[in-house]
Amino acid sequence: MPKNNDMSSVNTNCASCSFRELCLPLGLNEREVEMLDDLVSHKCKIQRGEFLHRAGLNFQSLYAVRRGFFKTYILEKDGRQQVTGFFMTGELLGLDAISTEIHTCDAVALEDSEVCEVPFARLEEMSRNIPTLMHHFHKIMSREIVKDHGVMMLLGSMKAEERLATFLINLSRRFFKRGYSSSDFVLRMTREEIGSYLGLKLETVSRAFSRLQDEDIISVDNKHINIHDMDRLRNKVGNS
Amino acid sequence: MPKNNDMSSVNTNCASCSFRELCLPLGLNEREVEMLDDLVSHKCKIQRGEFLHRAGLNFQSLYAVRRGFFKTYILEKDGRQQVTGFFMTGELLGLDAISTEIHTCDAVALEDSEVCEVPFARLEEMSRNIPTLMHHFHKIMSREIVKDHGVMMLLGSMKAEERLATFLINLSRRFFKRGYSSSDFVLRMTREEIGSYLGLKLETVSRAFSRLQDEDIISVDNKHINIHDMDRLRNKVGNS
DNA sequence: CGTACGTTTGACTCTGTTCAATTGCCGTGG
DNA sequence: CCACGGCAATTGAACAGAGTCAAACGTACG
Repeated sequence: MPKNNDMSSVNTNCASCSFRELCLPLGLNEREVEMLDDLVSHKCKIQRGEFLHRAGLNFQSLYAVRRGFFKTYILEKDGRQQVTGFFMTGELLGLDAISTEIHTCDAVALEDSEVCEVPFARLEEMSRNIPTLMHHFHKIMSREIVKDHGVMMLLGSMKAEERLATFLINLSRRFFKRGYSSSDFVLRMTREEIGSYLGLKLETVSRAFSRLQDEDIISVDNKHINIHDMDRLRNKVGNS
Repeated sequence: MPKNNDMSSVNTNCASCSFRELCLPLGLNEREVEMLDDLVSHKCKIQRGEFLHRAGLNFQSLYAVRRGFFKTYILEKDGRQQVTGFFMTGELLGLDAISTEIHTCDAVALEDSEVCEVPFARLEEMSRNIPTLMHHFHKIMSREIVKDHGVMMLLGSMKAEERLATFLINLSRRFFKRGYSSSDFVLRMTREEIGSYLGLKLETVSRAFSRLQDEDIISVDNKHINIHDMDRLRNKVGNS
């Protein structure tokens, strides 16, 4: 469980948050955002490598990423690990735990991060009085399901290079939405973590990177990726 | 969109439905079930092979399976198809469409079926006044996410035989919950559909069935499956 | 500055795919 | 009622893509 690091000094409410349109407050009016602000008053910092939550522990709150980058993964009894998602600013963690009120996955910060805690019981209560909030929350959960179906398609029927291309395109779009370059970014995760997410071994991920680089579609310098030719990258997926 | 076949003759309300504990009404009191009944008054029949909904069409309602069996799948531009789920009695279809209010997948009946239509806008409205209903609906959505993460694990890190074993164990448990035999059942889907769901070719599915049969763990007679040794079937998964 | 970790690359292996042939099952129509 | 046609399933053989094992290099962090 995240510690109670004090962050009240900074001006960190939803109303003034530059990512509010990517996050829970989307579509709310001023008054409603203020109510929500009351709910998510508690923020906390998570250092790189620390857990935001762990599988098996009690669920109380959702967490909205305010700054930073997370991965979530589930573990099999035999130790196999499956990365189930990467989360960046404005995205909501913990939705899987509503079902049983116990977290089903571990969430780790891949860089120094900050999250806004959203006590779930109070969110449900508040959403009774703010239909827009309830509806938007439903959309967020639904979007998570759609996202997962996309990953199932990727894992179920794409080849290594297609998977990586799809992954890069997805990252690119998410960076862009947040005001960063869509063609030039730094990966926060290792090849192994990418591999786990994409159902590939790290060597295969590395080879796929190299091949895309050899074809002058991207350039790879360790974690630093530059997409030279987005069109040809897009053509990599769905033309097998 | 399903047709308006009249089914009012049969006694088909939630209050008397034998699957209510598997479905939306779980946890509601008598009065609340009555309110829900008012909401889901419209039932309809779907013949085997007919669509319950299609990708790209407008979303209005969720559908609870009352009787029968469905598959959902998404299509890539290049024609590749990924089965994203199989749905049986009491399970809810259409959750993916809440996000954009457009269906993202096709849903087809694999046998003659009946569904209860749940107009989503009215469900949201009603859940404002029935916190138990809202909370349970959130649990259902969350459970869908957890389920999808399980499939990601399966697709991302299991071998063919493990995938099939996992699939059979899952089906077995779901049949059991519905009062059917957990060791003896008839598959509603083809090898190709199983393969699509499990990220395998139909030949591989067939071979995996044959191998499990050769080991006397199950017996396979076309679509009819009998699980002889559940323990050894369970051991097939997670011991690679 | 040195160590540990992450990454790249090569050679070989193996699992699952592809292609093809055969069998079995079910519904349709003669 | 039986014959036919079509679809689903099984099985084999050859092939390809990703996994495994291993070595070497680069980078980052203490």
